[in-house]
Amino acid sequence: MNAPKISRRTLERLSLYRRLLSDRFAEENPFIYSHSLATLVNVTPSQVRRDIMVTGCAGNPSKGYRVSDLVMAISRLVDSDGPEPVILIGVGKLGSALIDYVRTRRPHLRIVAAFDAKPMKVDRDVLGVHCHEMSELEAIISENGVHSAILTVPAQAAQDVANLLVKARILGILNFAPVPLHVPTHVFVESIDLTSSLDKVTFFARQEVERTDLPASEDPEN
Amino acid sequence: MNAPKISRRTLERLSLYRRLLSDRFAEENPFIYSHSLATLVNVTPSQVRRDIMVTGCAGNPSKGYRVSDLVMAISRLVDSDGPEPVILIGVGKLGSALIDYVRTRRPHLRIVAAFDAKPMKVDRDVLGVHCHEMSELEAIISENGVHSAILTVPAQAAQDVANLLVKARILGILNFAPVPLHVPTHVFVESIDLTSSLDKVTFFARQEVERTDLPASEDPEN
DNA sequence: GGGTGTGAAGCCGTTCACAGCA
DNA sequence: TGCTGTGAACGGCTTCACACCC
Repeated sequence: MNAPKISRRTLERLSLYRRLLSDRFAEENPFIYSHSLATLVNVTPSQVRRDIMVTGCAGNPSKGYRVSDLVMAISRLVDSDGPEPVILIGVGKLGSALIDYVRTRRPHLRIVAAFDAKPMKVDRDVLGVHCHEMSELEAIISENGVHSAILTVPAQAAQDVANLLVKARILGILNFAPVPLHVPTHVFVESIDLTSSLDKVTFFARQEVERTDLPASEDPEN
Repeated sequence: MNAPKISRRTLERLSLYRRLLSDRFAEENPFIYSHSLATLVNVTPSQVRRDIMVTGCAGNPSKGYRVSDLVMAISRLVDSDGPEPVILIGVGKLGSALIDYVRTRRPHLRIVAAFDAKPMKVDRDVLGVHCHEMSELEAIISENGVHSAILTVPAQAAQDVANLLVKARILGILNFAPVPLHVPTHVFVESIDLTSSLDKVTFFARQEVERTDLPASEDPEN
């Protein structure tokens, strides 16, 4: 019906707004200004107002936005109506940690099944989620109406599994394998590359070391 | 000396290029064209050439880039001279998984110490890394010349720990807590927000469901 | 001929600036 | 008065286009 064309970045921030606002639900003041929210999330007030625009939530020039309205508007936009079924492939240490994370922090999402290529892992329950063998992938996906998958398999297996997921009509993949996935354009991929992230942090930290060490060995507080 | 002003995005991709190129080290052909590398990582050839520019690595118009030169040039740029000491705060499931991940996949990085507020966790070894109590944070950071930290503590503790890290002269933080960190501008923060990422994947997957379901119930391959 | 290196153009997300309003 | 909503300007990253070179 409406195609508001929401960008990745905007959705990312909306998700964050909602989370922070939910925490301060039922605080002293049921309203919040764009600049207050902006301070909370480290962005500009304009950015906040732009983002809120796409939710259709209207603010009040004298009071700001009603927190409960914001949370509802964002939820209506980003959440599905019922609980969202998700699967996870690759039950290693990271995969197990994520199962735990999703269950405790994102109750709206439900990991309906896990999968692993290792026979050792199959047919066990991992933190309340049953682990199946890969051959059951397609059946379980279609039975449960699953559209999204979390991929925590080793790098060398990632593309093969991604191919299986695409064939099974998965439309969104959260990829933790440190390789780019080649999928049709209609499939959304969000990659979390821990290696790149670590490289970024150590690089920019080191750059800062050099910047402060070399020019003038200042010790601000010593 | 030189301030090539490397952007986050560029560094992210360079890290990825290096990883993929390392894998195909000593393959049939010791050279690679920008368009081949571009295909591997799902970006445009121009993008690849731009990124490579900042490394100073020169390509050969008829052969492309020498893979070994590329890997070395990128390493010289993004890695420190010796192994990079890093600390991790918050030894929960995710923290433990990351200790394992870093040790096996990023040997250049060394997690020299872990920390946790829970006395239960303190003074134990987690996958070869000793877990200290928070009070030792500052001493261990300065003793080991640590500049980067991985933060895997619960949301409500994140800002407090970040403050401690800043006081202890940490310059780069990889933040897994689902809250924005408020730190001075000289501190680099890379946040990995699993909740936002999950929201993104399910949202865009669902958007795709609607796009393909409603307009014309086509079943491409059935 | 075909690929690299790079100025110039293009694009998209962010920020500015201000009209409108409580 | 001061905040919201939004067209317009801005800026940084990406892509184009082409000179140069093997």
